[in-house]
Amino acid sequence: MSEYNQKALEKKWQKKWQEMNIYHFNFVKDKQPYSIDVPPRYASGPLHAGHAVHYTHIDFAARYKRMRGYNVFFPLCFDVNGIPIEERVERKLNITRKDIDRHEFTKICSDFAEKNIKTMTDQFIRLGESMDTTIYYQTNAEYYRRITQISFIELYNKGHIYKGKFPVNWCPRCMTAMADAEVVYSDRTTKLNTIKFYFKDKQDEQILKYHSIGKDENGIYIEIATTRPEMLPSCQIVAVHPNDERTPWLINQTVKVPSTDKEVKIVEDDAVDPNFGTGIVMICTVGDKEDLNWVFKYKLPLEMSIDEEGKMTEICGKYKGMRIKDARKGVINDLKKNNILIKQEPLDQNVSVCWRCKTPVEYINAEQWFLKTVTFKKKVLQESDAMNWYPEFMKIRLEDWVNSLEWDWVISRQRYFATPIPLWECKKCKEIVLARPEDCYIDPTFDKPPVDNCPKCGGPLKGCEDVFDTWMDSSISPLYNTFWYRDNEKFKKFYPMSLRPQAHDIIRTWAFYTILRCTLLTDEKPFENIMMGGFILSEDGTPMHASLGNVIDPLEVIDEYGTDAFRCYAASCALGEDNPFRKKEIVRGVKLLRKLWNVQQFIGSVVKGSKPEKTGLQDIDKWILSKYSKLVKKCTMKMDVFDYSQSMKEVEYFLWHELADHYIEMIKSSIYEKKNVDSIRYTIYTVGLGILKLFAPFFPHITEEIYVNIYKKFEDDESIHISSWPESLFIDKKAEENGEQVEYIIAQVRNYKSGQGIALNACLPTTATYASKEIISKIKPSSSIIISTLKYPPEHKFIEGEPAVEKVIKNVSPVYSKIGPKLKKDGKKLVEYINNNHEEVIEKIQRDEDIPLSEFFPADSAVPNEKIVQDGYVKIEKEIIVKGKRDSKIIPFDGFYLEFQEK
RNA sequence: GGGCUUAUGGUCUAGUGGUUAUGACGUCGCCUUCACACGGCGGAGGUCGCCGGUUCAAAUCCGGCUAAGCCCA
Repeated sequence: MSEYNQKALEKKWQKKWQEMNIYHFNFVKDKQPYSIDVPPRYASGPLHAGHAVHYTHIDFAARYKRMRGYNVFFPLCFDVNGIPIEERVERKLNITRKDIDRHEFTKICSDFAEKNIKTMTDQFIRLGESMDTTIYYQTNAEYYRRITQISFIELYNKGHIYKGKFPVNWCPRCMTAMADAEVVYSDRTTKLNTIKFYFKDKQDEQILKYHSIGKDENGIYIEIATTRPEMLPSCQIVAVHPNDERTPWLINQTVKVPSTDKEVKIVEDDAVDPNFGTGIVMICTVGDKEDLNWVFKYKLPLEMSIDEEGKMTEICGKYKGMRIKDARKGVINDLKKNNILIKQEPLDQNVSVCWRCKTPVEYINAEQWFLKTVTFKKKVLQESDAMNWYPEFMKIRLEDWVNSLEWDWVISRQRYFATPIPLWECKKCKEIVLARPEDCYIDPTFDKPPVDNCPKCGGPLKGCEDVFDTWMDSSISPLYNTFWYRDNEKFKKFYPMSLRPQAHDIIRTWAFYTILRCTLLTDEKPFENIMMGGFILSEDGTPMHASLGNVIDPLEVIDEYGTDAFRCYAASCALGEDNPFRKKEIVRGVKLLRKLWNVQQFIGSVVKGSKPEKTGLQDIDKWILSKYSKLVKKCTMKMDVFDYSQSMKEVEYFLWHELADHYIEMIKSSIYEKKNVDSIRYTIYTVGLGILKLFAPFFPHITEEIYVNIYKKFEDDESIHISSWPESLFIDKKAEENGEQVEYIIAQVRNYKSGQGIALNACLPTTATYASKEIISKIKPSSSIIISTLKYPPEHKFIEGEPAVEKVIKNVSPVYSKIGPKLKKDGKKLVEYINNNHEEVIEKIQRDEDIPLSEFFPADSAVPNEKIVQDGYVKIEKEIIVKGKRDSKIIPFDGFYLEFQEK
């Protein structure tokens, strides 16, 4: 009997599997491929428990499909480009990227990432993930960036790329345009300044009766509340809510912007919050996203008051060149001096900030490269509709996002550590010279253009210094994985991919951009199925964030409880839902694994020697095999729709409460007494190996160890992970019913013994079982099982019929599930009658007088011609009064009686 | 502010119209039994987030509200 030494065996198998090479994807094999578009893990740091759960879910899919006979494509991959890595490096070295040489800086970034990649690769091994390390990629490698660049060139040639000036999110500290995804929101307290805007024209004094309209020696003014007084020079328009009582007076009037005396109109607009500030707002180009909406709506000129360095522009007059904060102070001072500032009050505000440095984001009008997205909304929706989404509601999120799109995608970044945009620009005439695909990978800040001079004007060419948004790399992963542009034969065979697994927070980035770009380049959807993992929260239910200090290290959990136990937690997480990390689930895992181990040890002791052959089966063997067959069907269905939590739950229940608690208890004595051993050996071998396989995707280590110790010598497969998924054998309804009856009788008597303080393996001196003909016919074939399991004397008899006892009706209750559908509204009458005339009804039935339904309803009502007892409208509970024979004691159970001989 | 999701004994969780709501952890009681005491048997513990509606019947369907998560504004 071997002990379950979890940690040692997990280590052993992690090493062995690498040597055995069983997870290898075979490019030449004819076997049907199942390709997984694994999320390339971002290389900014090690995995936390949330990542670990996601990759474990993907591993479940890979292992399951492998056992279903697919040639599984499950690459190891990493996403390496981009801002967060630059940011970590800058912080670590306490520099900005502009302090050192561009190429030196990217080298440091790459080294930093490599270290993380090494750490994570080890983590994947320790998590038991079955990736094929020979199909590896990382997005910063030249072989990968090359494909990113070529995909850009193709999209450019198709006319989907353009350069434009556009207000973009801009971080003045990082000096880069930002995708919306890079903008986060932060609460802070700022000051709300109330400022006078004087009317241009003379006003009727009546207007003064309204709030926030005032008069001083300079005339009549409106009061405007703003948090951004430094943006006054870019004020374009003033707005008030249509339902505001002041609106009729104000609309179409002209007011003068303080300090610049610029004249602006007042308009009415629904988007104004009448309860905020004074209810009158100034609209600037461009203070925030709402301003931007107004800019489009009213076609306002894009006069910017802030430049890319976060300094004030030309239009700000004397404030030009000042930093935002200084300019704000200056403006406030001037306003105070001129008696234009009415008041300042503190305001809690939710401002958009750069996600890495937390500097408030500004809008600036910058030259950027764009990929058209708005044009292709319909196409993306069509393709996403052609895929299977698990769970399906996640598709709605994508659809809502796509439908709300108003801008194209800014794909350029003013950063270093990313894929260079492969083009040159003429310094004179701005003509664009694209790189040739055959020259990619290429770095235009370093490499020569395909022509020496501008083909249009002969001017000098300058390499593009911008790089791509990181999503430009990761959103072609299906193209890279299927050899797009590199090997057309493979591409045809493997595109689209079978499965995209990902988390739901990046639907509008990774999922959307991938569908968009792959569809534009291939005219076909990138994958058949998309599986959305939820979020793993920390144990207190808050999201896991390094900054909150609540990150759970999966390796610590594994060190304490083992990998398979961690994977048990992963399997317990329902797909698409947010799950808090639960240590209890890990403890449950430990117990489950131990139970599995112990049950299998028992099975091993029964089957050792020779491979059990199929022989004539006893009823209880058919019973457990039939239940097992149902289990296999159920699990297969659940696994097919990525419902791992349900599948594991099903196997767990079967193992623990059907196989261990009942079947094994029933057969033990037969085994010890060497009765019917052949059919038991066959049954327990089949079921034991079958559930081991059902567990294999979840618990790869323990199942492999058990497989090798107990089953491998009789099976062909080298590893359980390349063996075939079990199949349902037969479903025998009658055997199940019989088996259940036996199980029920045994369970009741075991409970009785337990309740009487009788040890379960102690003899129970009962001479006979009395039961109905039906029950006796069900249990008779298993009589020796019952006798030996419950330790009855061997001469125990099974007798049809009832012993001399008396039954008294204790309770009569309505059966709603019968009454409701049959009688609908009238059902209430019957229920009320039964409840109100309880004693009377009981008495009647006790006298064997069934009551026809018609008795409760008027003669002309259309109730069925049925009786309440006979036709099941009421449930009768009976109590047994023991008359007893003189020399024996009768003990009633549910459905049968046991007779004990009195001494 | 909008979209999507979630809310069930102390904790976690199953449950897509049928009234006695599943299981686990914990807790309490009993039992050394030859795979497992890290086990078995049993008990206590829930007005299924709140309010309203549909229905003979609602944890379940619909509407509103509250709280949490993700994404967006």
